[in-house]
Amino acid sequence: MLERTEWEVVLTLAEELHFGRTAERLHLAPSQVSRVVKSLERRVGAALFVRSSRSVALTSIGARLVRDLAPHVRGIEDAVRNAMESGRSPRGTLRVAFVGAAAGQQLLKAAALFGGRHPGCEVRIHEAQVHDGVPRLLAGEVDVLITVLPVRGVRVGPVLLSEPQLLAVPPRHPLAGRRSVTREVYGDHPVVRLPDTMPEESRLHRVPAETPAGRPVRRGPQGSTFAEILTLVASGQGVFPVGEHAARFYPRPDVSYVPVADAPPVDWAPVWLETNESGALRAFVECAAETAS
Amino acid sequence: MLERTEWEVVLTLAEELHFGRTAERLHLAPSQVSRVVKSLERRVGAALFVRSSRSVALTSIGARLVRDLAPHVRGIEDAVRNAMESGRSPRGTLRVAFVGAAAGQQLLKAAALFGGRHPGCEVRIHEAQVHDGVPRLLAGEVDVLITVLPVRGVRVGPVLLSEPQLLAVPPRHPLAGRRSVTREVYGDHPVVRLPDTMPEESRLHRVPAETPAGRPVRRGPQGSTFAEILTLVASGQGVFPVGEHAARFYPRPDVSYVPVADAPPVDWAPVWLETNESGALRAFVECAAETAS
DNA sequence: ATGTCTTACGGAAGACGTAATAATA
DNA sequence: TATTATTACGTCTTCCGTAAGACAT
Repeated sequence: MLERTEWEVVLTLAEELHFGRTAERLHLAPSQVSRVVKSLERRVGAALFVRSSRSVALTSIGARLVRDLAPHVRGIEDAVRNAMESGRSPRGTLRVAFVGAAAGQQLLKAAALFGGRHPGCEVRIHEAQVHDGVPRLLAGEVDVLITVLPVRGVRVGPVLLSEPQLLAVPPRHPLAGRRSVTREVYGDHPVVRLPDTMPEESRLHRVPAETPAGRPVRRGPQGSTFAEILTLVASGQGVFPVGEHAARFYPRPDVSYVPVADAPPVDWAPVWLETNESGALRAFVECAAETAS
Repeated sequence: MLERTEWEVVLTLAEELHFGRTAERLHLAPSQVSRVVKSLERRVGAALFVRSSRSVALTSIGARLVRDLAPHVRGIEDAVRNAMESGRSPRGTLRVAFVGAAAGQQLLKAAALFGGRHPGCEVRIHEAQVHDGVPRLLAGEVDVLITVLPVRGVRVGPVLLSEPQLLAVPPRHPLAGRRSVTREVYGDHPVVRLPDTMPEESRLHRVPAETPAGRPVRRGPQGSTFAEILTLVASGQGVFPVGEHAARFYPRPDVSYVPVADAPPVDWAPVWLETNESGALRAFVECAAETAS
């Protein structure tokens, strides 16, 4: 409808009322200004400026057009400028959630570094539970989630913490005295199930459907928060593989931990939706990576 | 800042979420849509859309940009559309003034024709006096003025009425009995002066500074309305050259009219400021020309 | 295998500057 | 005569369609 050059020329010429100065301000040759104005006038079907070699004046139609155009042009410029700032520099507020105490500690360090580095951007911290971390991310309630990998359908940042797996068992459980176990024991003892609001891939990574030998894993009761899972373990309803930090962050007299020799490490990383990427988000992930190393 | 194609593509793609359909709606090839989006994203410094070959989605930054952009783009389109309509088709209200009864009659006929032809446009009629017709036009109080030529610095429409000059004199004046007079008599009898708010050129056209023989014209008192001028004539303070119609429109027992043989005809025409030209104005002048012929 | 976005390439349209011209005071 | 807007002309950018490629379902 209206080319960029056209409104630039019209608005500038309406201010300057002089083709030469208008051209200068727009880094154009005066002839170009003349052509652009004339072409627009032909398209509009009315003169916007009355000009002789000695004077330039707005017509009433031109004046009206300028009056109507100016605020909207400013509005567009603001919108683009705003998008540019959101994309580049950290601004506004960033909502970050974590699942579990270890992630919380990582997050606090990252937030401290970020806060010092980008005072113009507020970080709002939320604690999520095992069952609602990913759903809240997908729902757009939070921008970044620090959680256990793998997570599908999201962008994944660098691993902040990688720890060996321990099996949580009741203190008097047959496995409690062992130096270490293998995942083969999942065929003999029921394993507490993760909430099914978690993606299946994530759950299977922690607790496979079959033991290494091919026997089916025995399914225990389902828990939806970490505390709930530990309580189920303590009450003898199942065992559950956790990251090493749990032994330090959740020391309970009614739960013992035994290394799982053949389980992959538990990796913690920030994840986010590609659609929510922004300058602030990128900067935060960078801070998290720095504090982790 | 933002090219026309860019916002067209961004807004359309945000609606369609499909490059092919977007291209179709904008009469472009899909490749062009892709290039435009990518180029804008590079300039903004952030992704506006997340896309695979199977799906297209707005990022939060893109969504914000679209939300901020849309109303202003509509505003610009409206502004241009409005200017186009003002330039082409008669719209809104047109303020027309006339000086003198003959012009008034012409105007009424023109307004009637115009009103029937362009019902969407209102014509507001004003009566102006000899002294304030042109000033009111210049001040922007009226859009068109039907008055006596010549008028400088304005656009002049076709002559609607051309009539011989008569000299208004008191009935008992030495010239009152003559078959006709020449402008030479202006050297012998004071001539009522037109108001000096009228452009000098206009006044000199009616009453030159010198007689044909080169004698100075005798300056009588100044009148600012036509009725005032006739009253000055009637009271014997001067003579005054008028158009032929005055004998019919202003018949007074105390004023007689004698043809002025060597005076140019009095021409009546619509005049207007070039800065106020519009579709309505052009249409009105056309109607006036038609009713005159 | 199909539908869809992206990249490479080449041609054509149009934007632009220079210089000459016209118009005004 | 000096200043300024406009037109003519040639160049060069960049816009854009075609076709091939990449990718996901």
